[in-house]
Amino acid sequence: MSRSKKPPRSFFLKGTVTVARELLGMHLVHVAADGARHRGRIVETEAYQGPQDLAAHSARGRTPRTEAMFGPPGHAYVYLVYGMWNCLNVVTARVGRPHAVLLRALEPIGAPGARTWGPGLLCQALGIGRELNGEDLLGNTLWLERPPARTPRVRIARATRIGVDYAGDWARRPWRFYDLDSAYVSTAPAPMRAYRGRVGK
DNA sequence: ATTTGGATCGGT
DNA sequence: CCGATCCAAATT
Repeated sequence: MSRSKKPPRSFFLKGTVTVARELLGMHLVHVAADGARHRGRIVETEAYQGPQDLAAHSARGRTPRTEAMFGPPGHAYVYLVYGMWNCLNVVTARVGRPHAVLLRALEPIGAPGARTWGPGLLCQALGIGRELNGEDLLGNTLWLERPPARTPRVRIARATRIGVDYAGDWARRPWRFYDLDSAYVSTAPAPMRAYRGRVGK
């Protein structure tokens, strides 16, 4: 018997850092409004653990923008940055605890040449916009899939998060994970630590 | 009502 | 390093 490919709701409650780590290797799938299907393999993530974590949007309280981050686990939080890019997060804690994992890069699957390195390009390539803010990831529009069993182990790097210099000490937390051997990882400060591990629990 | 600056990216 | 481009949130 094969287990379902979609991780169950409980997956998103395993702890934000654990979820960030275990999302590596999973597939992200989006069925656009016009029926077009997009798919990619997750190769880079970051954990955000508000409200204490000053790098998290939710550190500044519950606002209209961050509402989804305060909502139930396993839903999308999509926001606009720098006036032109959308970024996709997965909510990873119970209602009222604003944790999320930012999906930073994918390896394209079935779309050679797709530009999916970095959170903004990832959303652009998969057709993900703010209309998906709050979307349930256990539905049939936007979801995750575990990789096939017996996927080879990959080298995983753990490092500091990108673009959060404003967060003081929190910027030094090693809450970024990426596949060391992927050509699609966005900017790469040297890993603080690397190890081999199985991906996509 | 106005200002500020951002979980980015590509080009110089 | 810089500019693009828009909007949320803070400030006046």
